[in-house]
Amino acid sequence: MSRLSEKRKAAVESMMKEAIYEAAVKILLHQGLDGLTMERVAEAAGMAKGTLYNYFQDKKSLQLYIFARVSEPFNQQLSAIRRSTVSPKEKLVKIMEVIFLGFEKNRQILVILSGGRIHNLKEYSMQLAAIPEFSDCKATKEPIGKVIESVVLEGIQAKQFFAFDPKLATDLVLGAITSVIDRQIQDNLPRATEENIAQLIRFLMEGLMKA
Amino acid sequence: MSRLSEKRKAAVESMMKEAIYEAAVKILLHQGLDGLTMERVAEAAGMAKGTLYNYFQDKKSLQLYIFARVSEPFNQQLSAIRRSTVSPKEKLVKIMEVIFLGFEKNRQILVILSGGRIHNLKEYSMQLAAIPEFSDCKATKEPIGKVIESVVLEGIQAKQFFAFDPKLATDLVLGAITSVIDRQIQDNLPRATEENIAQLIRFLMEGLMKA
Amino acid sequence: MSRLSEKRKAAVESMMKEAIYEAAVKILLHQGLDGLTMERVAEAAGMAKGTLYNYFQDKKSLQLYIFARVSEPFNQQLSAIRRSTVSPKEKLVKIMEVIFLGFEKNRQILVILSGGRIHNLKEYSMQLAAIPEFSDCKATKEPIGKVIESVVLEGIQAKQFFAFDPKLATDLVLGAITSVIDRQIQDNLPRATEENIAQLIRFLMEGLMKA
Amino acid sequence: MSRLSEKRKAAVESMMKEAIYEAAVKILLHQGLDGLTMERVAEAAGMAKGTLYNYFQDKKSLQLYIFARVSEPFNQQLSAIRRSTVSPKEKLVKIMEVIFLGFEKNRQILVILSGGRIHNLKEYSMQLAAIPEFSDCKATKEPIGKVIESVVLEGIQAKQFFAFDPKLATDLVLGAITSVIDRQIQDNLPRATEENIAQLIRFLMEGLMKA
DNA sequence: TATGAATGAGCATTCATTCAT
DNA sequence: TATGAATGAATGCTCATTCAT
Repeated sequence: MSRLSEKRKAAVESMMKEAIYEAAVKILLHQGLDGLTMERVAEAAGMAKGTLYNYFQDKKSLQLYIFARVSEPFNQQLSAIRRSTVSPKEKLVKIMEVIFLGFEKNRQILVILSGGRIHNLKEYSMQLAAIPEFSDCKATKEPIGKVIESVVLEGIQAKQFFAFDPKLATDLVLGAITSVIDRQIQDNLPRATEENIAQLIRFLMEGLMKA
Repeated sequence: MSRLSEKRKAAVESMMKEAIYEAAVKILLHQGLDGLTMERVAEAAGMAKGTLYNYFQDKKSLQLYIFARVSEPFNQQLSAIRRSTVSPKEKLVKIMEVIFLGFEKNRQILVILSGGRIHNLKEYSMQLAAIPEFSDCKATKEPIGKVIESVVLEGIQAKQFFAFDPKLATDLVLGAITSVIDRQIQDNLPRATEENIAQLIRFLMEGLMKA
Repeated sequence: MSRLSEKRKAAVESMMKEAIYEAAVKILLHQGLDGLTMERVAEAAGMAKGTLYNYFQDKKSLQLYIFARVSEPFNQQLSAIRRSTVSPKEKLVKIMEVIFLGFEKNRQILVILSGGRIHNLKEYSMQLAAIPEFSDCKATKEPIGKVIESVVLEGIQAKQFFAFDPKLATDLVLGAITSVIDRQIQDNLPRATEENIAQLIRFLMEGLMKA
Repeated sequence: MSRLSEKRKAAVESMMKEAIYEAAVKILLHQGLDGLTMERVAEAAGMAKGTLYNYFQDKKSLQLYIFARVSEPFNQQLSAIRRSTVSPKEKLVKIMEVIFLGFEKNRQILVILSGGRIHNLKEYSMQLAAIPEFSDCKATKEPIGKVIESVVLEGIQAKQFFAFDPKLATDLVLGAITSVIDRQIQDNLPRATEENIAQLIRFLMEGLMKA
């Protein structure tokens, strides 16, 4: 009995957090970080203000949760790609596909959460690492930049890539990708077309690869 | 007399706006959009809170002014490059240099002003266009993206570039550049090294150019 | 059957109220009136928040109950002393002993409950008197002050005491006693020493000055 | 000019603080510490909520200010009496007069401010001592209890008083006095009568019992 | 009867904006 | 024109109370 009811409680808690998370994300996307008031989140999630505080200690906790939720799936996938045994070039292509297919809305959310100051994302990471519940998630231990950087480094060492500064190359790759995503969100396009993705990959590859 | 005093008045107004602008930018950079309170701006500009309202109708107007001021010089330079007669490839190199050498702090400000939501920058542009005083400035009529897009288009038509979707190519170029700049601001590096710029240009060119 | 189950019910109710009362007192003593939240009381009493409301209509009722419980035993003892047949002086000494030995924690609770405003204790008394369940308890009918006052009056009429205003003398006696108790609680001393009590009695009896 | 306007400003600030102080005291007396909301203070002081914050950083600061204001005058007078050269007995009589004539409402306020937990007054003192503006006021350096204690000690050493424990004697004296005051506030009497004061002094000096 | 999630009124505090001087 | 005190709407958060299970 205790078992079952505990499971049920956990499930309910999970659903509530999910509902709150989705409401908060919708608001972040439409009204920005400033527009993210607990009042609005509550209304969008169809509950009273006070109820939010049964699931998140305070607003900061909710933001951290969003950060973790948004970061985690990519970091999981990217981490898997990093550890796979294909060539650096293939890794990079896979990484770009993953990012493209899943990163659209999520990157936007991260940028909004940071209030435009990327430095803030670092703080989120650090604060996340300080919470036991999240201290071992990928977002904390293997951020996306690190993964790309290690693949680029691998490619350079394998003489498959030009001898770029790995950090620089990482920024170029990430920057180009996310810029395209931003544009699509900005223009309200549903998502990147296959054609766009192919072009992006060719662009990055032919700029990065030795002839 | 009336003429002279009007001129003097205009000059004083100009200087006050300049002081307020600089104070606001300093605050944006150090404390973010949330930290931009009229109180702080007034103090940093060495005047009283109420005085701000003699030069800017409200906070929104101040933000719009910052947007215009930050956007304008680039748009001026980029517009000139666009109208010059060198090859598309050379135009692109020049554009990247301009962006790199002057865009560092300014891009950061724009991202902060937008609260991370690029959509907001569009709104700034539209609201700016609605103000007679600013309706004909470059930021409104020839935003940076448009300029790059036209150069890319020119390159494609001249068969110097791959047949990319021009919007896509624009995003790739801008995204890669700004990503590198973000990193430098994030890491508190003074500015991009010549070597970095060269690498970036090579990356973009060898990815973009026909063999 | 009905009788028995009613008795059992009453016993259970009594035990629950007792548990709640003890939890509430512990919290009052450690965290003050502000710290007395229903949440905390429930947790300290080992039950759910909602359960409290099966035994007390609302928070005010719980506070009233605490007031009654804390006041009652003294009032019982004091009432007995008042009705005894010893001399006024002996009555006074007994009263002081009773107060001293049992009033320490309880007075502290009353002061906390009243939020420092003695006026509030009057309100408690009045509200208590309005509740049938409590209308005939000593706290209502024979408050501590009245008892001392009557003894002082008796002493004066018997020419054993100076011709003080009885109300004034009552206040002097009570004030001196409770002040000593406050100090001991404040300094975290376990309880008054015999020596202290003897000194207090001598002080009340003979004053501060040597003959 | 600067001088004059600074003086005027200081005067206005002073008056505002005074008005707020008085409003807050009235509320403390009528509705207790819980009833002391910034909203109510603002309304009672005839100003907007936000205005309070131009004069007091936060609610805690307002409470500290009240504590300082209420404590200071007594401590000043008592300190002077302590340093005077009359006999211990005369000092004590003077002290009681001072307390009686000025301490009525003020003691009540202190008790309310402390929420019934005298320990809190200690905290006020410590926090007050940490504020440069108040660090050297008597309330911090020479609290009322210390003054009485030193006089009692002096009396005992001069063999004018019984050999009481000085701390105990202090508590007895202070307790008796404040109890009488409490009663008067409680009963809404304007202030102690001369007769009452005389009786109190006699009581403290000679005790309750006839020789 | 027991539970504890949901509710929403109430509070401290911030800040854009106004306006008397 | 410059000033800065006054304003009050808005926000994060707490907690007594209710009620479906």
